[in-house]
Amino acid sequence: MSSKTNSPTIADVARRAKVSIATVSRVLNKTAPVRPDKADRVQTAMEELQFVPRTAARVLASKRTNTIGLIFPEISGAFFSPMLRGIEAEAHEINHDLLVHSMHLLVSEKPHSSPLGEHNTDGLIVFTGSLDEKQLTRLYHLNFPLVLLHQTPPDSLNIPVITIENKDGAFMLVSHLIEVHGMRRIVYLQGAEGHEDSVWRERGYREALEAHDIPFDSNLIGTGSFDADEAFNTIQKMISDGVKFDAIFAGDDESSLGVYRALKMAGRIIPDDVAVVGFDDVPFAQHMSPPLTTIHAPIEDVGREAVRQLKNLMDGRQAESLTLMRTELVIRESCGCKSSESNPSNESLNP
Amino acid sequence: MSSKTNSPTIADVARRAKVSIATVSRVLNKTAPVRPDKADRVQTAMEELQFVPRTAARVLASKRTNTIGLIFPEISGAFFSPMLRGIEAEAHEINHDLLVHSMHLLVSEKPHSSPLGEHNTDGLIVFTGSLDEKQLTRLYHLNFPLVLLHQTPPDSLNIPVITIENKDGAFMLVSHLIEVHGMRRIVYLQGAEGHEDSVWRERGYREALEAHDIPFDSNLIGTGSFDADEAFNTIQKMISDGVKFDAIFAGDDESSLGVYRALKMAGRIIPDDVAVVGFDDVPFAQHMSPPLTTIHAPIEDVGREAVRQLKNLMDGRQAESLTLMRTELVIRESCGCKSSESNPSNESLNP
DNA sequence: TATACTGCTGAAAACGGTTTCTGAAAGCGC
DNA sequence: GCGCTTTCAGAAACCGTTTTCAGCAGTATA
Repeated sequence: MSSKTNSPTIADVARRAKVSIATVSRVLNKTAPVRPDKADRVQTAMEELQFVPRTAARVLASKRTNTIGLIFPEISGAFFSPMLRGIEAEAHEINHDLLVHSMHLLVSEKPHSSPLGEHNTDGLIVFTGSLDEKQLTRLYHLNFPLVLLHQTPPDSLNIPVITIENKDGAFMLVSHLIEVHGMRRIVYLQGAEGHEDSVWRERGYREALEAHDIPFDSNLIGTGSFDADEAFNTIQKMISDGVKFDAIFAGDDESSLGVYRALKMAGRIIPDDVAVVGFDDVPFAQHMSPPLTTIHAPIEDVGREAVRQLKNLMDGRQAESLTLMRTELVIRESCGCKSSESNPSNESLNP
Repeated sequence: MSSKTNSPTIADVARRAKVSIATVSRVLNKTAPVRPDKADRVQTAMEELQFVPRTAARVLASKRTNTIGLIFPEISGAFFSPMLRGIEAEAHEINHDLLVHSMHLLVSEKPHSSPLGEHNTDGLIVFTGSLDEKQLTRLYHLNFPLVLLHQTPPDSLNIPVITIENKDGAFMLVSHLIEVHGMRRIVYLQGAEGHEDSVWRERGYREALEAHDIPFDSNLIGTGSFDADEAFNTIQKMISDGVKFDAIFAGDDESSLGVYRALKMAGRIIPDDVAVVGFDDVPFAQHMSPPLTTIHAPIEDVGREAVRQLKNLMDGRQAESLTLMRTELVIRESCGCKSSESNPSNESLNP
């Protein structure tokens, strides 16, 4: 219905500039030298006609889509937005479009082929759990550029992974609680079953205990599922079960919301009675009361780095098989420190 | 470099099934009847070869991209994620891909043509302020399917708009403060200059005052910019300026974070000394302390509806020129009510 | 028995670019 | 002035589909 039918083509430009279509294509892509006067004629012809090359024709002929595909299990969470921002920004810089697809918690619908792949993208960024092993394997063996986010690849497929320093971050955080605040009974709230980030954070937690000669106590491990309500319930139960603790590492910031609520409801003061720390440093963390001590996860950078590594692959170069983005301790008040942030709008993050 | 070069084409399928490529195309698209036995042969041939049609070739030949473009001014804010989720889900349902692009606040770079348009999408969803009037006009006159989000179109371009009932919501909210809690001096924190949502919310605020015979007092209007820090500063200044108020309508939930902090810092108890209400009902609102009374904005539905209207246009049908999504009052405790939410995970939202 | 449909099918023409290949013109050394 | 290389330009092939068009076998109609 739209006027697509009569919009100008490369042939129109060629005619008007009195050159061949090959020449137009050349000035369009700077793929070969063209004498200045002709190039000018072509340029003005393109402008006068408001010529915009048809992407499809280009892709068909060149076999390059200039498009990056992004697959998420579902579009939600505090993670999503900054990560997409990073990916989009970096993709933009290398002149690639972004095709976004979510699996909608998948399972159902014909599971065989994902709508994103060799035929409509030059490479794929895959977030944890959006593609099953079979699909990954297929694409991998096709030698198709692939990057994984927050997920180690199955078996021995050498697919690059970008994630954050979960273990180091957790180690810093828990060590801070121990060394600076003298905490010894620290609760850890796990993420959902098998959640990789959570596994590594727990490892950091354990190593921090060990490094300070504090015995591990499984009674202090609970389930937070990186979800406020879940965390709320868990802490409430721990309290009513009479579990003794002097600090809580909530697993992530989201959970810490539930932790705060449960503690307040039980009349325990943060941080005087119980210290609380999160992980991720989402935007609202600094606005909680008390402001949340947490680990800053450079989520946007993860997105950018993913595109960079993917570009390596797309250009036929080698990619880093594992990229761990540095995390950073952000001390606020929920651990018992006095806030180091004098002016809230003047964060010390992203230095 | 990948094996794109040797992946099967429709011709391979045709050869193997001993039919013409036209027939293969027909069973692929169900565009004309094909005798069952041949259809079967084609089907199995496709499966055996793992045939996936090239999108580009399809688009080129059919002039349909099956792709929806989405333009945002920038990828951030609590809005983004749910809105994208809605758009993606609905696009998925009508079998369309989603090309996402952000404008990066920039101005610079050749402002003439956006990377999304007639040539690579069938329709565009445009979020507030991502496209200037010139571009909108151009696309509109091309008769290109276009839908605007949270932004009324320039002049008399009849472009469909999807947004939420800002005025009604604000009216409900402020009326609640007045009628139930007897508030009379209610602060309103405006969004950024010219922000449409904010303009309508303020209108609702004023109408509510008027409906209850409360005179408008410009001293009670401040700037929040829908930003926590900005709101924090504004409220702090109001307090030190000695402005008297008994309630604050923060403009949105984000700002209410700053409001909470400023009040707590000043030793004012919420809601005993000052009632606070937000707008949007973002996820963290229910976890604030006290839980925030706010207006639930059906952001995801806005996204879905945008796709629906866009589909109308793409199918050559008429679209609703203005769609206002219903907002809903969510009473928690920051207004002075006792929470109606017994179980936090059992929300009364989205009934 | 011719005649007109009906239901399927295949050949071939788009679609709008990129890329290869070939040739003309220009530059260069002698 | 003569070969040789280099630079630039155009013709034509090609990318992989959809879609048009004409035809062919049956079957129903007259």
